[in-house]
Amino acid sequence: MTQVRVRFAPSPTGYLHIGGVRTALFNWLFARQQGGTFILRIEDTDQSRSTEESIRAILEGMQWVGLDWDEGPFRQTERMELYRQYALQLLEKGQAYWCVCKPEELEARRKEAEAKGLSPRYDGRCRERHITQPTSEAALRFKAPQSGQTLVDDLIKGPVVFDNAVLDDLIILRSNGYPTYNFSVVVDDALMGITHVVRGDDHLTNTPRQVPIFQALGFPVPRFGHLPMILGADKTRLSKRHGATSIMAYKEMGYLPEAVINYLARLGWSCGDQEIFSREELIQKFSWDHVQKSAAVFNPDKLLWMNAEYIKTGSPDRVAALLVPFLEQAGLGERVKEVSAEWLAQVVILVRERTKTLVEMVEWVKPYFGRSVTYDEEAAKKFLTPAVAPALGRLIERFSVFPQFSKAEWEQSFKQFVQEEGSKMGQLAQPVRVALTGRSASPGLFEVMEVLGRERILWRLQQGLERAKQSQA
RNA sequence: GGUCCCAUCGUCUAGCCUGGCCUAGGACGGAGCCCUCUCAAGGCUUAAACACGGGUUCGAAUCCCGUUGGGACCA
Repeated sequence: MTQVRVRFAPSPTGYLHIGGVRTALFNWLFARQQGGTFILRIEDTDQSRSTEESIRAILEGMQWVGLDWDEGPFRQTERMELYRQYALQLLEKGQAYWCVCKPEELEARRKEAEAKGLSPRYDGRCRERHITQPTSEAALRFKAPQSGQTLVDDLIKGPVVFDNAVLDDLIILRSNGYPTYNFSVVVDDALMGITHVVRGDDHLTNTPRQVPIFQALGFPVPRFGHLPMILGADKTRLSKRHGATSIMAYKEMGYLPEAVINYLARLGWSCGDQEIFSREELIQKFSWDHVQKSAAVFNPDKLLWMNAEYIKTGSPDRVAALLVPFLEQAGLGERVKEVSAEWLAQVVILVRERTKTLVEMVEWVKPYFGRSVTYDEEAAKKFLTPAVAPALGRLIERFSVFPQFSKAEWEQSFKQFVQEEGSKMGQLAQPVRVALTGRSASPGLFEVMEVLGRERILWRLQQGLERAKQSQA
């Protein structure tokens, strides 16, 4: 058994796409499960479209979701000499030849072939010319096998057979000295000792072009696995039109990385009826034969649900820590400094089952900072009315008697008070809720009180009372 | 156009390889009910799918062939 070596090889054009993250994830899971090596390789051969910024975005995205790599990041631009070297080696071995067909000619012939209903492939015109003194415009072509079949036993799709007769002699080195995609991947995968090439579905038909190159170069052919695409709601390839596709956008929207990973893993892979998997479980249970063959539609609702699950069940300390940057961004930085990590975790527990993202959580958490609250006007108008002012006053008196807060005592006292007032719980709970949180919706009253503490409860009730009286005027 | 891939509820999927346990299961979303101090969460119930047509077989979502429909690549 050879050591498993897999790679993720994104092109640095723009941000790190969520589909790319899934490809990376499956590779990573397999590597971790097999005790193998996960390699990060940046395919920046296309210099017109590659940017440094985008390379940073890839690294940042990978780090955020916790997909750590063991080797790399390698960059193709740093390996140009290798591609050239191996291309020339093929030339020497007679497995490649110079082609001096001009692009315009090729284009013309391609159109002609198409018009005749033939496939628009290269006609092999230069194959037998044996050009030894290439002009500066010459490109190097690979002598692809013209007969027989290439079998790809795909990890996901199963055995796929291609007729070599349909292959054309593809260019491996352009006239400008740059390798083409199909060549540089092969050289890299071969040199990096990749044992399992797992990539997007869109590369499946590239595979029979690449296999003969591995063979010509004298390298073992790796196993291949082709992951189905991720689609948008309209079943077209997932793109910006369908909403956020950048991994970092999900961070900004308040998603937890573990939720994103879990969702992405379940998008195209399954393990019976199980939906929630810890990272360790994913590593342990992942398997290629439960990877779906067909494309999957990205379902933002389900991701949101899953995020809520992680918020609800995750460690409050961790959620609180992740929340802090969002609080700071909301201008609560100073407030956050005033409170303890324990208290913040307590607030997280208080609100976590009401929020699906960290961004939402910020809103829910706001009322618990500071001495006073800002009223939601509608709520205040509806519940802090002159009619409830007297009762509110009596409640304050009653609570004031307690030297310190005790949830059980205050709850009991409040319920007794409701009874004595001859009203229903709801009639008094709502005004108190608005006084305490400024809103008509909040966690349970007594849980809220617990977080606020005696002094702030009384202060806010007092303020609520003032407000209720004022409404009179 | 050629080659290749794919096809179970609206969506993610289980089941398919090793036909009968499938009057097709779970999850998200939807509907309804319960719980309830509000909002949630939770619990329960419910609607909703084997693309189509042929075979093979006592029996097919499951195996074979075809059709249709999606998609990818080749430029």
